Amino acid sequence: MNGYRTHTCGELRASDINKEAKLAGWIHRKRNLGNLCFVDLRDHYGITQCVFDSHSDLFERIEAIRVESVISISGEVVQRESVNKNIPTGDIEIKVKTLEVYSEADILPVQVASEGGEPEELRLKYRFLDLRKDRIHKNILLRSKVIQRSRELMREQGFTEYQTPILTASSPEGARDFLVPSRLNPGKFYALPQAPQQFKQLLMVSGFDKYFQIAPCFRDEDPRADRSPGEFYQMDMEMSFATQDDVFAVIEHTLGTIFNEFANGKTVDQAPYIHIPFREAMLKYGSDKPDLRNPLFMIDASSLFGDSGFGVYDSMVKEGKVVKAMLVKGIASKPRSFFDKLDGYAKEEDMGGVTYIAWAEGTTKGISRMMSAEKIEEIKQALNAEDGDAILFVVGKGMKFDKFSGRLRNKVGEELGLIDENSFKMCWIVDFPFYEENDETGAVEFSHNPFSMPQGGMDALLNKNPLDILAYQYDFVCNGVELLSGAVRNHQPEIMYKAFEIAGYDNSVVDNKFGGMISAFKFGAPPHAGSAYGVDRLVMLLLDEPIIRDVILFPLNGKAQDLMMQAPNVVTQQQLDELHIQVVKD
RNA sequence: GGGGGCGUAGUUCAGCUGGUUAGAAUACAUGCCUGUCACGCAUGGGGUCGCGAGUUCGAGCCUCGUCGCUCCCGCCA
Repeated sequence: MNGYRTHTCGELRASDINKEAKLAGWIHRKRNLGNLCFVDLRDHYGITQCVFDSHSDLFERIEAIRVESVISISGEVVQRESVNKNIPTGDIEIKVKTLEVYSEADILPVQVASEGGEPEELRLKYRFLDLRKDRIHKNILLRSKVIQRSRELMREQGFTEYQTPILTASSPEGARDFLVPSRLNPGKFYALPQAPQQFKQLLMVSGFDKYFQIAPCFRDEDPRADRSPGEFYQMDMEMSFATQDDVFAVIEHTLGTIFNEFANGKTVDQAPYIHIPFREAMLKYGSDKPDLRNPLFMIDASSLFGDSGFGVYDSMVKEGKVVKAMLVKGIASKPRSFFDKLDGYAKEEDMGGVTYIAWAEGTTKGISRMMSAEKIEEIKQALNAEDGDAILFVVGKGMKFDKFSGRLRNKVGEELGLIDENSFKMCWIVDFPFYEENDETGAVEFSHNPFSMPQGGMDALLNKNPLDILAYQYDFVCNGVELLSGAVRNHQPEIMYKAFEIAGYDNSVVDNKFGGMISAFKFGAPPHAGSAYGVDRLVMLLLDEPIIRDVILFPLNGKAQDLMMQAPNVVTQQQLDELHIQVVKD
């Protein structure tokens, strides 16, 4: 121990009574009783109560210093007259004999000792105060532990961590890049990596086999509550001579272990996790990231309509639209307003409406009025409905309709309190379509990324309808959060050229945009696959934090500004001149 | 780029149908208090009601504009 302290503020116990101790830290709280002053001294490790007596000449000095000042005190560890069971050091206190003041605190713009709801702007401007708060402090520590455990688990499975460049080339697909001007190359720019995607694939071509990296990724897109602007971290991994199942096994071990170790009392789904094909997920859950804590799901009930007697649906089904039916147990006795509210929600979303049949006390309610007894019974059988249940119906077609049905499922699940908040429910979403149709132009476009391998390879590209081709592309979803994305990569230049050709790009475009990688694939590339999970989102999930900024040390605000460091900011004319940059005013 | 919500003391908030001197808690300052642990009690300072215009005898409150924050859609291969 050095001269500042002999113990930390979380360390002393009843067994230390009668010892001399010196502690250093921040004044967390001060309770001045006039002739007796209690100081809660706080450091990274905990809080210890220190007592100043008015007989001491230190009394006036401690009275005068504000909370959050940094001091050290020394004195005898003594038994408390009344113990505090709420803190680990609550059996003892220190009778202060010496006091040193290292740094006096001004009047605080945010209060550290209480968990107040200060505005983001203030919290971010004084982030160093915000980070002193117990909750945020603990969040950051857990984040560190999760990252450390990720590293350990990957290493245990034979993976090696490598560093890939931060200054790299702008990539034409995907998110907007952050650009960095090149001083030595006037008029040219680096880009910060959106992900180490091409580098990790090049590592496979370079023979490194099992790669991982806790990788910073940069994307210049608008933020969300669960999406920090600018930068975020991924646990990025890639492996050679590997299939989709090999990646799943590694991730299920890594993420599965982390969830089990950090679940904090919640129940955790155990691997292997279920696989849900993309199209099934869109039909059943109306989402490619279904929250499986919600027991509700939908089925395609179109075949029950056409001659049902409910004319609107009958004719819409004949036009090729899809009727989705969702069985909800035990809500038949809900008032009319419950169903009307859902219907109103659908109309707000410009999605027609929500209809229902409810079996309540020997009668049926809803659109059953227009149907024969046989039809009503047929529907009841088809969905395994029982008396007291209701079936909700929506009708429509396409991706927008599917997504709406998913929001409806979430809404009903939330309103009825069906979601088990104390569990982690996982699944793999697999078999994403390789291409999709652009809603406006009708053009065929890559639906995820152009680097994944089409299922069926070249044969599928040559012989199948592009919109029917599936990719070896997968997501890992937990509680409705897309935690991970990955793919078996396309390592064959011919298939790459063909895949781009179908999307309307000729070979020169591929050579130009992905020159480094495509040329590498011409010199012996192993089949490879990988994935990456979002570290920030993983920590958010484990901590049940709805705001991503609360799991990041120094986050940017919604306008991608650092209010504490005042970034971004103007630079000198000389700096601009060196970079050959001219700022144009609007 | 589009939509919703919010903006009142350092901070968190209240403020009735538009009505006279805008309140509370906390923080801050001063005083009292020897067993508190969100210590207590008393006193005090602290306000461009985001900003600008309009309606009105009168605006924190209504209208319009504007700025800021925040959430959502777009976007995020």
